[in-house]
This record gives sequence, structure tokens and C-alpha cells, in this order.
Amino acid sequence: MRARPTLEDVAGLAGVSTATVSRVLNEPERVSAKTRSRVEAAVAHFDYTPHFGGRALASNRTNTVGAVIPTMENAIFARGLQALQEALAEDGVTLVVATSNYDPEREAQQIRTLLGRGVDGFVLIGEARDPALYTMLERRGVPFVLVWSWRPDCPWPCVGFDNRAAARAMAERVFELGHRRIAMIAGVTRGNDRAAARVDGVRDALAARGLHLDESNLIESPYRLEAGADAARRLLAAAPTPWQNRPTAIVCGNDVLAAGALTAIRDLGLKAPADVSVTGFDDIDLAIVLDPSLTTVHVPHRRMGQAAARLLLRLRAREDDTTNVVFETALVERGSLAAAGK
Amino acid sequence: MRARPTLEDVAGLAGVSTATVSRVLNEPERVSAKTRSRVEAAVAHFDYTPHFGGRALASNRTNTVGAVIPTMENAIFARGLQALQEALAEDGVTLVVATSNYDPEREAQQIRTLLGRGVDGFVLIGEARDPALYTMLERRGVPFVLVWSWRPDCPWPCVGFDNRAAARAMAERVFELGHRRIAMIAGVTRGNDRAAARVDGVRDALAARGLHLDESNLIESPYRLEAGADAARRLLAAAPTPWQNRPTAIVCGNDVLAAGALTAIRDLGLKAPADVSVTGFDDIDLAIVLDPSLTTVHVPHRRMGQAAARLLLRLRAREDDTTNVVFETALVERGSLAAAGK
DNA sequence: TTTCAAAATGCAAGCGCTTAAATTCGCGTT
DNA sequence: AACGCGAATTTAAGCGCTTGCATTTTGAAA
Repeated sequence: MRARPTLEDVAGLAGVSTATVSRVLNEPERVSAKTRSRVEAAVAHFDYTPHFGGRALASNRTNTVGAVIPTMENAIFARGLQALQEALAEDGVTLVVATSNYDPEREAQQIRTLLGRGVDGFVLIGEARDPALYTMLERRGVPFVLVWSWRPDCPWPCVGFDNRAAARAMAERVFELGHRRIAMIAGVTRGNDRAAARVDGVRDALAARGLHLDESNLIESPYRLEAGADAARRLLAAAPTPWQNRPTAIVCGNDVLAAGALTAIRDLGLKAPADVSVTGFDDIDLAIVLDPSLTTVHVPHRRMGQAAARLLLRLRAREDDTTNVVFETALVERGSLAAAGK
Repeated sequence: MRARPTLEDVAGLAGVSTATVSRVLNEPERVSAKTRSRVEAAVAHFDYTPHFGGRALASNRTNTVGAVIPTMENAIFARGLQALQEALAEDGVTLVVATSNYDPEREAQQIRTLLGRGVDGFVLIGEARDPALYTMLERRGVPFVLVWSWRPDCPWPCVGFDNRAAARAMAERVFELGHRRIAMIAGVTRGNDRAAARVDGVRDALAARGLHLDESNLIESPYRLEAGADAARRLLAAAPTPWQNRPTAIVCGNDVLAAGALTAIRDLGLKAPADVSVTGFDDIDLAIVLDPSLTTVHVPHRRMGQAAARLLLRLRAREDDTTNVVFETALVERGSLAAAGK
């Protein structure tokens, strides 16, 4: 019975010691060309792959980093992870992904699970989490980078963008187009600093112009289509006609909510943007296939993923020029936002 | 400086041997209640987590399964993986995901990488791959399950649905609604049995009715929005008016292509479904927010992921009742498909 | 040819855990 | 009180690999 071949098998066939084989695998330049090719032939002969556990035990490194994201079902994370993974793979690092479903407790637990699996690096989404988690990571000496959010003076290594400023800019533009009755469908803000920052940004813009986002005009809902549609229905049902103060614009916490809102508007027999304007956030593919296409905030998800990978690799290598990375966002105007009708 | 605590530290504090601590961790019922609680206290004291490498080396299991999917950016895989991961987690198994970008060579390489990382199980998408890969997996004794495709007499453990039959049913329905000039935008069929099966299914249906899907009416394109839009433009540009034999229906290989096609149709100033009907495949969220909403084939992605997890867990446990699982698909009629105008 | 760094390789001690096999313990019987 | 037996625990041998140090080889200079 063919057991899995070991270093020793390879060494035997090549007529060298296991140390040499190990070196061929890890620091080939330290082995003479002649020996190296002999060893490589033996490796090929056995179709040998090193045993992960043995390697991890002896070197105390796994070349694995863990990412804990809210959910894979949101295109933005899928896209960011894809880029992250590709960039890490170039350095021989494997990515392990776990999901928290937007639940802080579950996130903490996933981090512990991954620690148990020996990951030697983390990518985490956003900043809001139990301080104890941060101290644990630091005590263990496991490097990590926070992605997707950024604010001035963030004390941790992070790669992201200013959610608050971007949301503010969007709300300002909506105001500029003449809208005064502005509602918002936000993501769930508990344990989600990005969602909270987006609400704050909209509030900033409105407050600076003497408007207030009161309770009846702000609904938090999970990032799902039906939830967005529900929220829009509630907003519009509360004041079904323009003269009853129906909102003329709905600012949404992300594109998925906005897509849901557009569907609801259509189902109610209203027209966007003629009756109600809608804006999103993220600029996922979805945005351009909607009808009307969606005015939204473009976020460079792929580049963020790549930058996160680079920063994490530097941290692992204990390099010092590990400054945070902040990305610019861009307001993309499409059909779903128009000037307010009188 | 606090080094990572080891079994020995815990054993020392609890006043037992490392073997006992190991048992408390792995088979608690074999340890007396008294000792067990003492050990558990020591574990808590040190905040001890077992070293993954040590464990993997000694037990030769990693409790990790690997999945190699084409891309995370396709919602169907994201959704299936999410379910897969949740189901595996219940049994303490971690999922590692790698992507191939629809490239068979890259897939093979990713499989080897994961093998190197000691995964003790695989989830692979579809059936089309180098036979050598299958023999390698079998030789190594690593269980695997194929997901997303199913056909009668598939020789490997698989969990999926009959892509060909589903596509056939869709084409039949299109025909039944009076369409005779039917075009198809398919996914890239090289190395993708699902995409190929969908083309075959459409061919089956048309051939049985005396129609033929000739070259000018079949375009293969990557599963991306713009690619779908491009393809639709080409199909419609070739015969821009009804009396020039413009297709009255475009059957698409998946929903993303269909969404792209709808966008192109809109941009060309045509109306779907009045001028051209469009159908998709997968029934992702996107389908219902499109305008017109998309007639498509519903595939139970989440349930497939769960079923794959269950089957793989059984295979790992060397259980024998490991029969394949086939799911039914359902044709979902929405606005994008209508009777052919005369 | 001899000499001697530098380069290449080998030796061997672990890394932290699991698990047969051996030993000790606890306790009901006789 | 001695015995016997199953249950609980310990002993100790690895699992496959890396790596500091020791040893050997190489090849250029003398």
C-alpha cells in the first residue's frame, strides 16, 4: 500500500539527507545545482508534497491568513476577497475565509477558531469590535489589517475609505439637486461602523443645511433586496402623495438596498426618478443593469483587497513602512437620481 | 515573554499527564468528571488552544476541506459556499476556498496546493477535468464530491442537477410560446461541463422540433455583464429588423449574461419582451430586480451546498450509504419571456 | 601539491500533539 | 483482609519537518 511519501523517501532516492531536501524546497539557492536537480527528480518521482502539519510544527508558520467577513453573498466582499486571495497566493500564502453574518459575537468566535487553526495573519472588516479581541491578537503577535473602513487616526493598520465623507458627499449632491424631503434606508448599524458612518455622513450634510433626518425618515434594514423593498414601501406608505410630504429622494446604505427600493417603487406604480430619486453605495455590477441605472458611490473593492494583501504581507515580514492606505471614492451619477420636481 | 502555552503547561497546572489533557480535548467522556473539570480550569487559565500543526502531525487529520470554485464573484458560488461552510462548521470542519477562474490548469494547480495544505476532503465544481486528477485523489485516499452537475451514471460522488434537461425544458417553453428564431448566448464551454450541457439541452429541444442552432445564432462568452451585452449586440446587429430574421428570443447560459443582454437591448432602443424575449439560468437575486424581471431556471444553490457538505462528511466517515443527490430545478416565468409577436 | 576559506551537506534535536500499551487506582466480592 | 477487574491514568514512541551547528567538499590561491 502506497503510504504518503515523506521527506525521508525523497532523500533516500536522491541519496542525500532530509536536511538537503528540505533546503531544496525552502531555500533552493543554498543547494548546488547538481544536487538540486537530483532532489527535484526524486520529488517528481514520488509526486511528493510536504506534509502540512509537519511543516507547521517544525517552523511554527502556516503561511495562512484568515479573513472574517460578514457574508460571501454580498458582491463587494466576494470581489475584495478574490483580489486579496490572488495577491496573497503570489507570495505562497493561502487564504481561509470565515463568515460572521454581521454578528459581532460570531465574528469573535470565528477569529478564535481561525487562531486555533494556526493562521498567522488576519484580515478583518471594519473597526468596531470588542477591545479584548484586539489585545488578544496583539498578545499573540498575530498581525492583522482592517479593511473597508478608514477614518483619521485609526489606531490599527487599515486599508479603506472614508465612508462618512462619501455618504456626506452623496447627500450634498442630492440636496443640491433640489431635494428637501430626503429619507434614508441604512444598513444595520449595530456592530457595523461602515453602516453607521454612512448614516452619520448623511446626517452631517443635512444638518449643515438645516435639515434633520428624523426617525420616520430613517429605516435600518439588513442588506437584502426584500428588506430594502420593504423599507421603501414603508417610507412611501407613510406619506403616499407629494402633498403629504412623500420623500422625493431615498438615500440607501448600499446598492442592494437601493435595488430593493427601486423594485418597490416600480411595484407601487411610481416612477424613479420622476416621482422618487434613489441612490446607492458601492457600485456593484447590479448598479448598471437596473432601470433606471443607479447613482451610487464607486468603491474600488478589488484595489482594496490587493492593498490589504500587500500591507499584511509587510506586517508579517515585520517591515516598518506599514502606513495605512486610504482610497478615494467617486460619486457616479446615473439615471436614478434627478432634480427634484416641484 | 509569554510563549504560546502547550499541552504540557496545561498538564502541569492540572497535575495530570499530557495524554489526559489530550483526551479531555478529544474524547471528554473517557475522563473522570473530577479530572476533567480540573483540566478544563487549567485550559481556561492559560487560554489554551491546541497547536494546529502538532495536532495535524500526530493525528494525520486537519479537519479541513478544500473547495475549488471558478470565482467568488459569481453569486451562485458565493451562495453555495456560504451554505457549505455553515454545514461543515457544525461538524467542526473548516472550509478553505481557492479559485480557478474557469481555467482547468489553474484548477489542477489549486487542488495540488490544497493537498499540500493537508485538506482531507474536496468539493469540486462540475465533472470535466483531467482523469489524472481523479486518480491522484483516489490514490491519496482523499474523498471528494462534485457539485453543480449531475447526469445519469456519473461515476463520482456528486450533488447537482441535470443542466441539460433544465436547459431543454427552457428551450421547449420558448418554442411553445411561438418563437422560431431562437439564439443563444452560452457560457464558455471549454472545461465547463455545465455550460456545455446547457447548450446541448437547448440543441436537444430545438432539434426535436426541426430547428437548428447554427453558428450565427450561438455565441459563447464569459459569464460577465459586458460580455453578455456584447454578444446580444452582435446577435441583433447581424439582423437588426424582424424581417431580416432578427431573433425573437435569446436564451442565455446564465442570469448574468441575460442581464447584460437586457441592458444591450434597452440601449439599442428595443423593448424586451415585446421585440426580443430573454431567458436566464440560475435565478440569482438579480433576476427579480431587472426590468423586465427575468424568466429563468431556479436552482437551489443553498440546498446543494448543504447536501454537498453532508455527503462529504459521510465520505470522510467512510460510511457507505453515499448515494448521489440530484435536485430538481424549476422554470420560473417572469416578465422577460413573452409569446412571439407575429 | 598543499592550504584554507567558503560553500555544500549531514547530523540530530526538537516542534506539540496523539495513541497504543502498560500501569495504577478504586471498589465490590469473597 | 486479600483479590480481581474494569476504569482511569501515565508512559513513551513517534508523526514529518526545520534548522543550528558540525562536518565534509570544493576550488582558487599560494
